[in-house]
Amino acid sequence: MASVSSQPQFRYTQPPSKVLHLRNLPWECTEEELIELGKPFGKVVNTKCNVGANRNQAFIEFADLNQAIAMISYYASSSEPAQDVAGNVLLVTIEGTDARLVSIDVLHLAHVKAISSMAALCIGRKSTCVFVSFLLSLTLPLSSLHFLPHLPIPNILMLMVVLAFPVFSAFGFVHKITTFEKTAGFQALVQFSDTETASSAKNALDGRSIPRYLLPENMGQCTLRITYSAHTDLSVKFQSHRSRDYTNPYLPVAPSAIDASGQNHGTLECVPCAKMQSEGVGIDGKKLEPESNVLLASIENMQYAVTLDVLHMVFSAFGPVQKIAMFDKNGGLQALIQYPDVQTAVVAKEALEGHCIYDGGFCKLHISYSRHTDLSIKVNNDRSKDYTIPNTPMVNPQPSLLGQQPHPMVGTAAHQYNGSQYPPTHQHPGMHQPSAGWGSAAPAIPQSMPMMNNHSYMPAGTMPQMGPGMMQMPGQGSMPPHIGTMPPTRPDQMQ
DNA sequence: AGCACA
Repeated sequence: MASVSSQPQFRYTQPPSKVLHLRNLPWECTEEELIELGKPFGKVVNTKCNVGANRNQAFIEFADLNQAIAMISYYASSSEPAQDVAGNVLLVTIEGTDARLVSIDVLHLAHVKAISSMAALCIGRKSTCVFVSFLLSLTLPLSSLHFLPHLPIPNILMLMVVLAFPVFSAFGFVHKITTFEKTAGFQALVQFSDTETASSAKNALDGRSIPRYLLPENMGQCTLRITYSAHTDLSVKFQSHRSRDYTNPYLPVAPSAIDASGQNHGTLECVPCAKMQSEGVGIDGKKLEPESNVLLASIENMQYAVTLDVLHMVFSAFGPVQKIAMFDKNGGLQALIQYPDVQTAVVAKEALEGHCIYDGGFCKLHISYSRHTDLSIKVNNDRSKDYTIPNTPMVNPQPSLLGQQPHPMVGTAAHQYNGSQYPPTHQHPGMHQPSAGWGSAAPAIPQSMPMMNNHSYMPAGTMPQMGPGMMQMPGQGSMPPHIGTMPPTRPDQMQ
């Protein structure tokens, strides 16, 4: 696209310039489109279109030389066409000096595991469950499932989901993923069900940096560049560490992927099958209630037991839970959940308020800020627990919970969110600033957060017999229109 | 590959 294109001799004989020359543009290219094209890389100060005999060339002038270089290096290493013709498939590129590390290795980090597997659940919700169910029906060893969540694909999904969640429909919004490494870095093609969903994801995420708390401490900034791919339907041959087809649970699992890891990482089980619903953030995004790092959760319509572990799992999705205290009040169950910081609590509250732990309207959460800032947990039991105390056995104090779970994956997955994943919080300093990378819009707009579906925690005997494809998503019908829920992508949120 | 405008 730019004159300094894929010919190395040309690329390197030409001195860098703030002004880029573009050729082979669409005929009706406008200045506005040129600006859009250049905007992800910096400030476009001038454009000129309809250049050349064919009137299909143009100039883009950036405010800064580095911005021009950024655009050149991006497109020079991309096989994708530059023109942004909207489609249902996005090309996601992770930029940055350490971009490559974002792929597999990052996913082995403990604090990413939980989130990435969670995101996999969020995104694949229906299809992931189908997939897992299918694997179980084949009685594959559980170890074959362990590779799934810490693969790069869920990580990409995670990135896609953190900000863009509200705009995704509840089911099947990500159909397929392929990942690959190019000179541009780690890239993924992400296929959505339709162009609208893809556009929403793109708008929400393009130009954003991966939150610092999702990256290793020593890692440089990683920025997502998202363009539309010309693909409309990806061809995925295997479920593997490189590719997923969430629409086809019958696709064979690549043997290489099964052997990818022997570690007991999280699983793709449907534990916190997520659902996001936009919460009552005012126009100004502020709440009247004074914020606190301790949340007060009351549970309405408690048809099923809500245990300490269930609460811990639900609330750990947003950051390390330090303490939980459960008590009865007015005939209902309430709980105080303590995070290390206010931000995490805010995020959790926004995401969870008004949502049900179980599908079907059961165990609806009402969350407010507590006046407490530090809970005093006298003794660890089945109603209260201090997760920050070292040497406290982090084993599940309620094995009965696992016993009632309808399928064995839950037990494994539960460990993902158990205290062992979040030892004393100072070991996860990054988790304390969930908005560090994405900007303020990041976690503030989740429409709902990981919830447990009926598969996970409903007592087997009482659990309605639901096929994975029949999962109820209460509230889905009341979701606002996709575009309307989009957070504005403001330049100050980009990094 | 090509290159306008000030």
